[in-house]
Order: sequence, then C-alpha cells, then structure tokens
Amino acid sequence: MQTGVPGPAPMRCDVCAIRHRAVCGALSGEELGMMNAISRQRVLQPGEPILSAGDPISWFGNIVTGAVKLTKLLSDGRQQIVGLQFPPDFLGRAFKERSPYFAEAATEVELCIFPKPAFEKILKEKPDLEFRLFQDTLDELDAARDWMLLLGRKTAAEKVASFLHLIARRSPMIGCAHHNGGDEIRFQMPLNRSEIADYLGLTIETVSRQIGRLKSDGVLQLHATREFSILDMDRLAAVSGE
Amino acid sequence: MQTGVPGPAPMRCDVCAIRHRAVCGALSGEELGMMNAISRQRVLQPGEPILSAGDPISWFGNIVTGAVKLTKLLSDGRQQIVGLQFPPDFLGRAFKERSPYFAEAATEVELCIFPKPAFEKILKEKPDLEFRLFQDTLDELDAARDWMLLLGRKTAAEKVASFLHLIARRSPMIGCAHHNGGDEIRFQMPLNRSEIADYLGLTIETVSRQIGRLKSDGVLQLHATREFSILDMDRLAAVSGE
DNA sequence: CGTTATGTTGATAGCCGTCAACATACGTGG
DNA sequence: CCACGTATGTTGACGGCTATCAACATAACG
Repeated sequence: MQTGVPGPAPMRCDVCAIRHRAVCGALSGEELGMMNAISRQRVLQPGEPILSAGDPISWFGNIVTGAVKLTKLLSDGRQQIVGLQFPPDFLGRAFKERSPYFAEAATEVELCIFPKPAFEKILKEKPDLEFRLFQDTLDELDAARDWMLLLGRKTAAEKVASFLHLIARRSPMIGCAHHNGGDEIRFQMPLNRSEIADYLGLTIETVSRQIGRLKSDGVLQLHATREFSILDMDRLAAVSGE
Repeated sequence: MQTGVPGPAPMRCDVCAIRHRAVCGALSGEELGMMNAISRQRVLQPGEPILSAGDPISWFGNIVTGAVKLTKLLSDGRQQIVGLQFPPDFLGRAFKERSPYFAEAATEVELCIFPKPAFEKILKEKPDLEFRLFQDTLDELDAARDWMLLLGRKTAAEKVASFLHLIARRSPMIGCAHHNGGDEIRFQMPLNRSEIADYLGLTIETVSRQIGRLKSDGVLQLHATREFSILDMDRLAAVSGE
C-alpha cells in the first residue's frame, strides 16, 4: 500500500503495475533500487500541461495510468496531436535540451517521474536500459509513419474508423475497457471530440458526423458521449481503409 | 579512386564522403576496418526498389549520394511517402524481421550496404554505434512529427512552400544544390511531381498549380521542371505556415 | 521524328471546413 | 434540489478548397 506522501517510498517499484512492461523492465533488482530511489509519483488532472514546446526538459517519466497527448501548434493556433501515449509508455525526449512538442494530460494521469540528470546517468551505465528505450523509439517511429499515411491519404470516414479501431483494440492495455458480460468491446474514450479532431486532422463537426454515421450504420453504440460499444469490429476494420 | 568492381576494397572508408557524418562516425579506426570488410557499394537507378513492405530484411545501408523515399500503401493503391532520406542517413529498420514500408531510389543512389547479421554483431559490441543510431532515430521521429503537423493541418499552398523550403535549405547537404554566382538558392528537385504529391498528401495537379502560383508571385523561378531557383526565401518561409 | 512519360492548365464536382443554432452534460451556488 | 452558466457535443446550411476528369504541352528517349 502506498502512503500518499510524495517522495521515494521503500520498494514502490515492487507493486508497480507497469514494472515489467515499462523501460524499467530492462533493469535488474539492484538497478531498480536506484530508479526507485530517484523516482517520484505525480498525478495530473485532465488538461494539465506536462511539457511545453521549447521548454527545458528537466525530467522524464513513465505513464502508469491515463492518456497523454503530444501536440504541435502552428503560429495561428492550428493544432495537431502528433502522439498519443498510454501505459507503459516512456515520456520525454532524451538527449535534447528542449521539448519539440507540448505534452498534456488527456485524462487523469499517474506518472512515475525521475530527474533528467539522474536518469541519464543510469542510462549511461546500463546499456540494456538504453537498448529498451531505443526499441521503444523505433516502435514509436513506426506508429508515427502509420499515422502519416492516415493523415495524408485517408478520408474522414476512414480516419474516424481507424481511430476507434485503434482505441478499441488497445482499450485493455490503455485501461479504459469496460466489460459488460457479452463479447462486445466497450470502452471509455480517453479524448473529447476536439482532441479526436486534432489527432485526425479534422474538425469536431466532421468527427461528430462520422461517429453519428457509424452509429446509424449499426457499427457502434453510444452509451454516453464518451462511452462507446463497438458492435461490429470487422465492419469497423473494413471501413478504416488500410 | 575506386575500381568499380563490387566487393570490399582496401580502406574504402578512408575516402568515404560521409565517413564522419554517417553512423560510422561512431567507430574508431579498428572498428571501421571491420565495417569496411563487410560492406559493399551498390548503385541504384531512379525508381529501383530497395525494400518492399513485408519483405525480410537482410541488410542495412548508408546513403552515400542520392535520395531514397520510404512509402506506405493503402490496399486500393493510395500512397504516402512517410520518409525522405539523404546522405548520410542510415537505411533499414533495425531489430525487426520485416520492413514496415517500401524503400525506393528517388534519384540515382549510391549505397554502402552491410549484411544484417554482421552489422547487428558489431552493433552489439559497440555501444557507441548503437547510441549513434538511437540519436538518429530520435531525430527521425522528430521529423516525422513535424510532418504529421504538415499533413494534418497545413493547406496545399503551405505544404508545397514548406517542402520547397525544406529542400532548398538542405540542398547543399543533399548534394543537389547548384550555384550560379549570385546568392539565390538554386537546386535540382530530387522528386518528380507525383512523388512530391505523395509526400505532401496532395495530387499532382494541386502541386503543379501551387508551384505555378509561387512562380507567378515571384517567389521562385523554374529553369526546367526540376531546376528550381528560390528568389525570395523569406517569403517562401512566410507562406509555409509554421 | 515518333512515342511515351511527365507536367500544366481548365472545368467541374464533392468532401470537408465554416458558420450558426441548438442540445446535452457538467459544475456551482442559491 | 433546482436555477443558471459554461463546456462539450450534435445537427443543418452553405461555401471553398482540393480532387477528379479531361485536354493539351513539354520533355525524355529511342
């Protein structure tokens, strides 16, 4: 049980839900003790900023629960979400002084954070940790390229379907899945309509209309604005283009 | 001087144009000898395929000269260029059995290639090399996210201006810059109109029209369809959105 | 010089953005 | 608990940007 008091707690890592899936999975017992010593828990509310573009980076972190969005802005305010991260993703741009994007809590978020210098020291001493981060970065790059295909070439209908398919598939890992006995996939949407639009390069109105169309087509059901049930996963996949 | 005969040539690396800027820059003399021993030169013609999505990856490479495009396809043939690589970029998806994208020569390309197993062996033994690749991957991820902003939120005019600005800025490094005495930036476009369209998420007609508009606005001049001079770099930057 | 690939320009259509009105959910304080 | 205000989401009408279709021009190449 945790104390609720911030600061290092003895062997907090032992009960950590993402212990093995996060980058920490690359560390052995002793090394984990070092991480435990320098790490702290932090809870963020929806909309709370984590990093601002151009900000000096002073710490890194793992997402324990919740969803974090990475955004970029044009000077006139147009916005694009360039990354959406969930447990057990690593947060922060290593080896760079300043963040190239904004990071913001989309839902309530629990982070396990560690100071940049201390983490970079461990990184230098533990090649396995660096290797793990490298792997994760390669996977992120693959995901970014998949998204470039979506942004550049898919229609609004395909974009929305692709996004819902993505969230539905990953909902158990994300921690937003709801089960109601049947085998339909039910989850709570971690983003509001405006954020979905910013992720897909669309407007809120178009997102709303496309969700409405999928609803009237019987592909999904809305229990509340953010409570989705996918009734026909195959059809959702078919509509998503690929 | 090279012999033209494929296969390892004694100390080819010593005269390599990208020796210090490529990942090889992380290697010392002895290690470079190992790379030299396993590497071969390969020349590709424009349009020649390098990797197909889903293909088993059997080798990696550095781009010595030319431009390589990474593309992804939807099942109905829609295409998106998800990466554009120039000297001294590294080519290939490390730690994955199969390529997540197609790679194809855009111009004539000189590669320095090495077998995957041999390279991965050196990678395991030389943390500096892995670190260098990691850095490059992080930079690629940053670039991919910049492009996501362009694809999702920029207008056709801004997309074309951004792209021309990118090529103009990097033309010296890319090796397509032409100097004609004055300080105007002149270069040979490494992509044809269709490829530019696939990079920007547009059609060839829209690309052509936007280039035409920049021409009649006095921002640039066309000496041939692929010979550009940027007359007003500041205005090009201004039109590109950011 | 003919043939094909590449690029340009014009006319038209449609998808999606914009503007606007309305609906619903949420929170706060009376 | 209800009244009110605000934030979020939906729906409709309309317009503009960009895709599509088509014709033509230019370049590349044998």
